[in-house]
Amino acid sequence: MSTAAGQVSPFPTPERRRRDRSAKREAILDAALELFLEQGYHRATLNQVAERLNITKPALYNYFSGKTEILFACWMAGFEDAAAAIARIEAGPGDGLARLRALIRAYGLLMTTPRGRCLIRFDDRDFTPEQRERISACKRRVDAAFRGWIAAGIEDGSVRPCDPKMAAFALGGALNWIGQWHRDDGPMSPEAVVEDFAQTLTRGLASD
Amino acid sequence: MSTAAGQVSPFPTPERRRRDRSAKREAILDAALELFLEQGYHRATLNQVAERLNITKPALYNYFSGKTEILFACWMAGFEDAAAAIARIEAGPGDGLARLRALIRAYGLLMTTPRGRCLIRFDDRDFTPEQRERISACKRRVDAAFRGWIAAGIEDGSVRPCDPKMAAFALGGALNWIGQWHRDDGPMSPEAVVEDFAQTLTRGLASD
DNA sequence: ACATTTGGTTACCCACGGGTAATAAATCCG
DNA sequence: CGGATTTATTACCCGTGGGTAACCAAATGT
Repeated sequence: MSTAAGQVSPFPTPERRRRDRSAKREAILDAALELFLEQGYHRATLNQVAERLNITKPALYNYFSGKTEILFACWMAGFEDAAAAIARIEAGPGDGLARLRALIRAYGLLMTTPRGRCLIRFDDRDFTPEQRERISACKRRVDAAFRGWIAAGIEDGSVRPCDPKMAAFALGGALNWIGQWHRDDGPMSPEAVVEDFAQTLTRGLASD
Repeated sequence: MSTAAGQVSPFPTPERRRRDRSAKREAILDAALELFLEQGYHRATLNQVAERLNITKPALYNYFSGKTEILFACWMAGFEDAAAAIARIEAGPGDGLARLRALIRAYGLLMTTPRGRCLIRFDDRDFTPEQRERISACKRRVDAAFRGWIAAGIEDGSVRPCDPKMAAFALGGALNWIGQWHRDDGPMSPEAVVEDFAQTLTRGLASD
């Protein structure tokens, strides 16, 4: 409601112009993200991205410098979600194991979303060296969360003593893999999957 | 030693001719496999493959009908190793859990080898529909081994009751992921990795 | 009113790489 | 020896797709 009678003025304020532009950037990102996941980065073309938005390829270059920058922005969108989840758990209550389970649930859920899938379905070698460096740093932060809460759990007695590094690899692998096999139209709801995983991965398979 | 004095005759028998040809096919496969893993299928070119063998691109077409057929042969090479490991465990002794642990070790080790990595580093969408169909069948066989021994373990009491399908996903994910992060020149020997995984995945992380 | 900026279009360039003749050399076989 | 087959080479074709140049219309702002 920027004017009387609830009508939006056809003369946008500079503020709204900026928001329009950033909304368009987001739209490009969303379209590219879906396409990259559906077809794979190399098979997906910028023409296809543009087509989905009813524009033409060169128009994309008003918002991004090239294909790899779009790819990078997609990856970063996924990382933002991951970082937010980690921060939320960090701020919340619970011992090491409780936080670890929360992370399993949150990260597992993320892997059933398009943005989350970007984190693992893209090939590192498609990024520029600079982008790869930034991505590595982000991955280290996620890995540090896993290892940190495993170590904290060992410390406070809620987690069985083990090598946090290896345990994080096992955990991360199982969770990342969700992004490879889970289909939204499949029989398992994301919630059911992560609930099962949180149990299986922390309780183990042996009956003891 | 095909002739006297341990010398190999420069006039190969028809038998040896066949073996020579198949050895060349193998050599192409090995070179392609390494390259596809190093650079990724799309970045790797047939010229590069040929270059590594000191031949030229068209020579490859004497042994393969095209790039995707080479890719498919690489994948199948990896599957043969997996199938052999499964058959070995199947024929051996042990209850459900013991066999499951053996499979974890064998499949985990496979993921540290080039041939094994082919199973998970290649993108399904790079294959033809016919190839995809055959690959799906092979994947189902591997999956059936995981699920089958988990179910057998539940049956005989060695494995905690759970959904075998989900447990196999978790297990498979953790193991497949090894192929993404393990480096031969890294600090962890393949044996140490799989030993740790066999423990962590069956005992779980919680201290109980 | 008028120069400028913004955001879009059409038309084009060109490097790349899979795949294909046409051909030459070596080998097999009768 | 001499024709057929195998295996490799050089030279080429051509579809594809990222990226760019030139241009145009509308909104901006002084």
